[in-house]
Amino acid sequence: MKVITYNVNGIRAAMSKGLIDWIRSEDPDVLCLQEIKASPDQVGVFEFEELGYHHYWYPAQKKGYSGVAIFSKQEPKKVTYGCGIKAYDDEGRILTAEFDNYTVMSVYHPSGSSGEDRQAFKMKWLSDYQTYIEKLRQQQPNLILCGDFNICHRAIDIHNPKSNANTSGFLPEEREWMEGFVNSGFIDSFRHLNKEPHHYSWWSYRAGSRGKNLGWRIDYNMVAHHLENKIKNACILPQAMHSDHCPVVLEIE
DNA sequence: ATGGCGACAGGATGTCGA
Repeated sequence: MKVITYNVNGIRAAMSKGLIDWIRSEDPDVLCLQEIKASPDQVGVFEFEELGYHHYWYPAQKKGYSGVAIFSKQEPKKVTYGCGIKAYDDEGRILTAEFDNYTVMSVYHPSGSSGEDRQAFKMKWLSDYQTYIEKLRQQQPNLILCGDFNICHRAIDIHNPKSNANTSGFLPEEREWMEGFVNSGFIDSFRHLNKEPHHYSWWSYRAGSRGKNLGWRIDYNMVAHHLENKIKNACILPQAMHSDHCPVVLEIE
């Protein structure tokens, strides 16, 4: 099964840049999208149906903001919208699809970069997310969490760790959360198979950062630890240019 | 420390992102 997570930074903008052809060529079994910034009625969903996908959308209440989606070749046994906490679910950040062998979540963790209030919201979210996952895994242990975590785990995951030591997304408390989250029972599938530096999944639009590969690795496919020997491949696709993020691929048995 | 770019809502600029 080929799973791809992709923060598309507006699915309409991404579609205008060739997203459909890219999906056709990559042919994922499950595609987890974040920051769709649209509801399905604003999008030509037939284009996804023509490619053979079932499609599930969880837009935010606020137009043009946030929102996640899952496209899958196989019809899920069950789809769950959100986590049951209104403040989070209003922002369209969690969508979970249960299949025969795996449960796949598309998740968009909040950014804390717009101010103290949102950083506090993000830290609370992280704590509540951990709790939610602890409960979910008891029912559905074969979890694959795909999405934009908005955290670089380690110095190897960011181009300039020193100058970003006090920047949201690389704060000590965020990295500590990530360490605890992974240690609670998940494998960062990309890092599991790729130990070398300079692999990123997001670049600022500004100052030609992408051309210089000055980026951050904040998009992850987290696989439940007991599934380790099922992981076949993990890579990022920095050549895909529909967004300020790039897709991250997981191939699992 | 700040700005830098881009998507989007709404119909000029403001918000948000990392």
